[in-house]
Amino acid sequence: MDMEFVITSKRKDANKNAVKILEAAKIVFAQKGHETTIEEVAVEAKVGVGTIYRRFNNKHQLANAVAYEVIAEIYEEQVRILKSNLTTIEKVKHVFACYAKITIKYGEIHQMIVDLLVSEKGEEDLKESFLLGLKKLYAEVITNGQKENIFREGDPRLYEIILQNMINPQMVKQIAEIMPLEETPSFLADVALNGLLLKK
Amino acid sequence: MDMEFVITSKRKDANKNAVKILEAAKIVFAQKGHETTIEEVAVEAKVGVGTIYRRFNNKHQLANAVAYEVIAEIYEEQVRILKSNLTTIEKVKHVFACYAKITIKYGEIHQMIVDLLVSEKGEEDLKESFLLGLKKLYAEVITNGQKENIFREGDPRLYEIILQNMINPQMVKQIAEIMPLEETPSFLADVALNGLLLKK
Amino acid sequence: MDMEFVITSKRKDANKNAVKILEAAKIVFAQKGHETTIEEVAVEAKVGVGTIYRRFNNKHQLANAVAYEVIAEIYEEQVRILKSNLTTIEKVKHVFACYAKITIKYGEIHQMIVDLLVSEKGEEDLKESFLLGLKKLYAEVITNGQKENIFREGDPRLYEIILQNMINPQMVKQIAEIMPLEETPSFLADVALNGLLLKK
Amino acid sequence: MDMEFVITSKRKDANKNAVKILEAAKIVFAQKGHETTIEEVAVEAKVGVGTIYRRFNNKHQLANAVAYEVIAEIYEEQVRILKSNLTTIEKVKHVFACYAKITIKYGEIHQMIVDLLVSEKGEEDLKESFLLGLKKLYAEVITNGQKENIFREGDPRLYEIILQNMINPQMVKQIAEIMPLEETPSFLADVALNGLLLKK
DNA sequence: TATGAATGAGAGTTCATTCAT
DNA sequence: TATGAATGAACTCTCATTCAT
Repeated sequence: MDMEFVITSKRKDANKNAVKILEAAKIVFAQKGHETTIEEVAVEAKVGVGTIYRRFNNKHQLANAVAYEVIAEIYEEQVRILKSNLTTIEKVKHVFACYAKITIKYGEIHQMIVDLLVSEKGEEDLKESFLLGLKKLYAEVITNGQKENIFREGDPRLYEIILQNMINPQMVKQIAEIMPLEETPSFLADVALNGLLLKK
Repeated sequence: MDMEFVITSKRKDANKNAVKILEAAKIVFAQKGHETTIEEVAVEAKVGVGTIYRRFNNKHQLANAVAYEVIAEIYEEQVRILKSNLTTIEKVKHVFACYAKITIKYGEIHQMIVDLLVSEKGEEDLKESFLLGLKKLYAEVITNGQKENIFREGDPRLYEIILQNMINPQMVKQIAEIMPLEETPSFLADVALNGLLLKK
Repeated sequence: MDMEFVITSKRKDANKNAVKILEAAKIVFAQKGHETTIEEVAVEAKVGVGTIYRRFNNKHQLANAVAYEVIAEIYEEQVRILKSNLTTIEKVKHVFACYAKITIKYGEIHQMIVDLLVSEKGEEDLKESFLLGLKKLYAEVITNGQKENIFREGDPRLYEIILQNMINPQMVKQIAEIMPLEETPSFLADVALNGLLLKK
Repeated sequence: MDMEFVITSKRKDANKNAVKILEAAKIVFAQKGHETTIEEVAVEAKVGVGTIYRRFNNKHQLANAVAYEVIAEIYEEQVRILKSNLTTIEKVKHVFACYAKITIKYGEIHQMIVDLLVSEKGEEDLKESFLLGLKKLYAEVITNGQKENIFREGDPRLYEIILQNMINPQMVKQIAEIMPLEETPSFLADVALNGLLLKK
């Protein structure tokens, strides 16, 4: 698929324009989300719109590439965390902190990513490439946690979903009005792990 | 405010079309969210576009009215649940079930509501009319729970936010692929209350 | 022609609505000119839009009727002045004062009248009914003036045109910023009669 | 200001279309005035509507640009006349001839210009750039005339207004039905200077 | 007869996408 | 290959006019 090519060539830094465009797109999409226009990206990237269309077949694909980029940016980190020898609980906390960063740093893009992952249509390769990778790691952490008698029983996929969704852009925005942003992830991790009820 | 008027005139059944339009809008917005066009609503309502603009000053206002309608639809139920003499835990479960219904029945509108409530700009009356009402009730449930030594300590507003966001459109969609939809709310309530960790 | 009927029935005061509508239309058109909407007139007249369409075939005709009304309002006065036994010069001054009143009292309608009278298309009966009447009188005054050796030689129709156009909405507006409104007509009459050059 | 830019980029011949559009707009606006639609201009210019919007932010700005163009077209000439060493009277006659050309050549645009100059709101830079320039020159001519004992006493601004308004679209149209167009300006200048009364 | 809700053609404007230079 | 001008479909919104009540 084209995107594969794009990303590949980008990775190789074979093409400086693709990088410029993606960086610019990240900035603009972070502020305006799906309402971003191609022209705005072109201006930010100091490129012609035509150049963007040379790299990305259409706006949709550019948006995906942006999402991909952002996911990629935390992917490495998440992998490191999940493969580390931190305790399971610590891992969860770090993963949360990691997600919170996206919301803070990339504003509207977080929602774009969520939309993308939920949308039934297309983008299968995007979902698969990253999500499968991450899902496996999450699953591992969760099943490990279950084996260690730390996590409750049940289909690990359900807990994956919850972990991924406990940090959502809206929630972070709302909580940030009450509590310092840097405390938010660990607060949410705590709630996710321990629930709202008082343990006796 | 205009919206107040719209609803009022509808309630009085002063004109059938306002109802027809709102019902049609609910159907179309549920499928397409903010990408809905006025013409699509007009077709669905079997009404001219002008008729829609007679009732709603602009698309924005129509979208709000739809959100308002949907919120109104669960508002009564939520109030009943929260004011009932169920146990605090049962209340939480019922409230979750109630939210899950929106996601199932109204698809994209759930996200629209979320966007609306998070957006800083305007819509203050919408937020206030319903949200303040509900927030007070949530706060009451939570502080009651804290007094009963059932809920953990901490700023009740944080727990409100978590309760409201634990049911989000994306999560429900994803979970519904794994677990029967009717079990989803109570599962989520359980996780929200008890957390992912095993209680010992 | 329909308008003839309308006016006739109005004159007879056979129909109160037509009067109400025309009065309302005068008020609204005076402020907004051709940008006036039928609905605005309906509101001002406290009538339904349908009622307006019962009396006037279309917006165009209503606008004409308004212009007609306003012309009619000064027609009588003009006739009185021109048929009086004032000196020719005094007549000119009074006629100017009379036109100035329209501009002051009827704002945008003055321009509407001008547009109407200039437009090649249609409205012939409007033009003829009044203009012919007035033109004859103007012509008389002018030719009289020429016989009395007061006015210069030349086609009297030319001087008619100049007299009619020396008072135009724009000019009055501009002059009114410099000179008290009540002095404007006689100033303009003076200029029209004596010109800008100094008589020696 | 944007308009400045538009004109500038046109002057530099940076793009041919701005010229094409402006020329087309002149033709259509000359016939239909403010009732012109953007699509009509697009068709006349053999250009897509979007192209027009690339050059002009909105219809209003296009209309202004057209007016600006037309004024600019006579501005140079007026300046030349007024700064020449013709007699004051000759200057007035030439200026009139110059204005008459606009009416003949640009039909409805003359009225648009008048509307523009009279309208209180905005367009200040348009007014100022040209009008201030011209006004100064007019004032000079008039005060010179007064010093030479040719013009009557009084606030020069009043005579400016009269000079500018003695040639108005309506009047020219009407007179042109009676007298050859080429004689109209000098006839009007004569009337403006000498008035209707016979000098003895 | 009076009403005002409904209509829908038509206007202004935007923007993803194409393509000549 | 890069550009950005050009395109036109699509969208929102207005308002003269009609017509069921």
